[in-house]
Amino acid sequence: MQQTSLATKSIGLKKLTIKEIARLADVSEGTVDRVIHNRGGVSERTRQKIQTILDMHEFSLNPIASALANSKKFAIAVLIPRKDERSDYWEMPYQGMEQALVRIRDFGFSVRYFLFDQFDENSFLASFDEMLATAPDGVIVAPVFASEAAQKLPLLERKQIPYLFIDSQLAGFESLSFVGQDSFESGVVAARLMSMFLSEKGKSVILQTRRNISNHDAIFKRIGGYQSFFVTNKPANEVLTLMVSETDPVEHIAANIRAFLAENPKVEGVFVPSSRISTFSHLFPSTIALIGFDTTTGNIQALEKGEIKFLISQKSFDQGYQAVLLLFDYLLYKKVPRRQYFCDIEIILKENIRYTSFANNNSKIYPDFK
Amino acid sequence: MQQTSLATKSIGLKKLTIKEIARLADVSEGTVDRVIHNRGGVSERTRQKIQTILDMHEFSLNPIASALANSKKFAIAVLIPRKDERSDYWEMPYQGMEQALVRIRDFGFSVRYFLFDQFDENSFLASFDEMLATAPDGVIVAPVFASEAAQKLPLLERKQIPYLFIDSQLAGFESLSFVGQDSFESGVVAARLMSMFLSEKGKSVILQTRRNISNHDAIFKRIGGYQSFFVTNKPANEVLTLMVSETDPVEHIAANIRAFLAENPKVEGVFVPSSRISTFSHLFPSTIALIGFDTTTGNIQALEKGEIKFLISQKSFDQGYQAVLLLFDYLLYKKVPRRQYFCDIEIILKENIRYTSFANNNSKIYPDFK
DNA sequence: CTGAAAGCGCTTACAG
DNA sequence: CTGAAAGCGCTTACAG
Repeated sequence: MQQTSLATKSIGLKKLTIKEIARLADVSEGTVDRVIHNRGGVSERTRQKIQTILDMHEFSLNPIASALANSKKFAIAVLIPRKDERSDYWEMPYQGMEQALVRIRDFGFSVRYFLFDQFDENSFLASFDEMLATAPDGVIVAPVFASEAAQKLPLLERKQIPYLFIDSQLAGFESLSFVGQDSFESGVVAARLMSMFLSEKGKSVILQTRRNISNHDAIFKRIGGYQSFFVTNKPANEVLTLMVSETDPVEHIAANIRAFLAENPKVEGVFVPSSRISTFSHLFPSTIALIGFDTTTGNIQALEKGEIKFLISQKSFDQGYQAVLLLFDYLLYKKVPRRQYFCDIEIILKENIRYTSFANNNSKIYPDFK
Repeated sequence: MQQTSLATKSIGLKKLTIKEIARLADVSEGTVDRVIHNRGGVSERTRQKIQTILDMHEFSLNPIASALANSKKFAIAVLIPRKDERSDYWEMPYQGMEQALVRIRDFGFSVRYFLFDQFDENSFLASFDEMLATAPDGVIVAPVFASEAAQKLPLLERKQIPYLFIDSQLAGFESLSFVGQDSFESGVVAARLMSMFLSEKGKSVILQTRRNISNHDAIFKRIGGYQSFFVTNKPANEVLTLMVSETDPVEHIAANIRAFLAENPKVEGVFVPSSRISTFSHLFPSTIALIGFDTTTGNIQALEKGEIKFLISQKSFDQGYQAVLLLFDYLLYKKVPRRQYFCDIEIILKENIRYTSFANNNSKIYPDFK
């Protein structure tokens, strides 16, 4: 069995040090170092001799010793939205990144945050410039404003600063990787769950907010996935759409909803493809099944009150954690990541909310967590 | 906002080195080292003087330098079941541990596996002894055989070898921590999901296997959680129990089930509290909703065929990963973990199975994972 | 009980 | 183009 063989893998050939390589090649340690790091200033003949020995022994640096000797510090810059009154969603990736930092700071890594207003394109542009001025070694960016990001990202590419997308991704860029959710499939999951609450000809409605949606792309994909599920698997369950404006007075929205439901008596479920479900959930009768996204504080409360059946979590804590470690591995070990890493599409209901990774790692939200 | 303040936290007082502490205390570095590590052989007066300075400057060791200087190697021993023909469940924690090892091996850590047969108490005892003979620095153990584990664990305590439980835990032991699922609550989650498939007076049945259940404790707790949900929330939905013997010929079991369903026509759902649901799922009509545990290969196939509605995942990959890192933090930084860490109670259906952490990290299972 | 020195494996000026 | 030496911050014998 594989487990046993792997357990003894380390028995193989002994790992050599630079000193030993130098002795084998009959050169000094400094010259070996030059070859390993491609620092140049080595004759081709010497370089080849050393490289051969390096390869033969599958030499790899001891990163501990490197980190100690190296004055090189690695600065990771993070460009994500600030949490605000409306949503504390972005607190979670931040917590995940801080947790990852604990694992890597001894290697000379630091993480600096450049936060912007997720409803203000200009604040994104300003934060980007501020970030760029610090000349970071690597960048993690949430490109929630597609065109503004598209305008700025080439600056990173020109400076050869590696960056990876978190939360949402943009096509056509030389990003190192992407860490986030498969939005289309998360819409499919929402639809599958919704279908369990619908009668044979029951209808569901997609609740879209007219403005103040950052992250359009993810939301459109979720809607696409949701609709595609019903078209394919449950064509008898019609899917409607209701637009509301978040900035309207609540009574206005409530009246809107009442009128819509009166007109459409067969509506048995509501799908909110943004993270804003708790803004509306109390406006629907409890006979209607509600499904939304993201474990923000407001959404958790609505879930616990029973207003919502399911939330789908993007595991944004994990996203932050993984993004930082991917960049670490790339910068320190030159390990090139895959093009994309999809986090879990986690299904949350009242009974398992206390166990999601964020709660587990963050005593602030559940101070009495056993 | 907290994020900003934390980002500049490091600006505070400069971190001192042992050399600087030694200069301040007017002693040699060696003496400072003795105090830091409680190695003894230091006069009380000197010790106090140094300790005060250490405290004043909130001195902490640079673990990178420690690791490099230290000839000390840390051996972690892992005592878990071997995967077998019936189930590849235990492959997952193993993969998680290997992943964690990548992050810590440069610090001199190694992980050695002592695998046993999860249906053979004696193999557990033998593996335990073999493990003990290697004098590990820390142990991760899955105490699936409660009494055998209870018999052996005092040996670790006597040798002052720290150990933590994974997967299931035993009360009354000086374990460092526990990493696993809250089994009772996972039963509650299963019940909540099941309730969505039951008509007003529909019944569900708990399918118990008579023998070859290791991990009794977790299974009993899941059953307890399941029943408690219905008693509290849906008393009209009766919960029955059906015992089958896994070792019987399939036709025998199938006949059993047919007879049971004929006798109990209101049965609309089946809950399998072990990981063995795929052994039985094809024996039930598709009108009956099945819910089980664990994303083993067999269970995943049954889920994808549509035989099963939901699986509940124990996130065992994460369990392995976290267990190793907890032990690492404890051994290297003396960071004492919490008494228990509960992993996500993850709800898996056909549409999100591809995104669970294990699949994401293990290209073997999903070689074509995009 | 305490200090001086060497060493962990790599990196960085500096000299030639 | 190459080497010798000092240094990263801690640990380990060894000497006294």
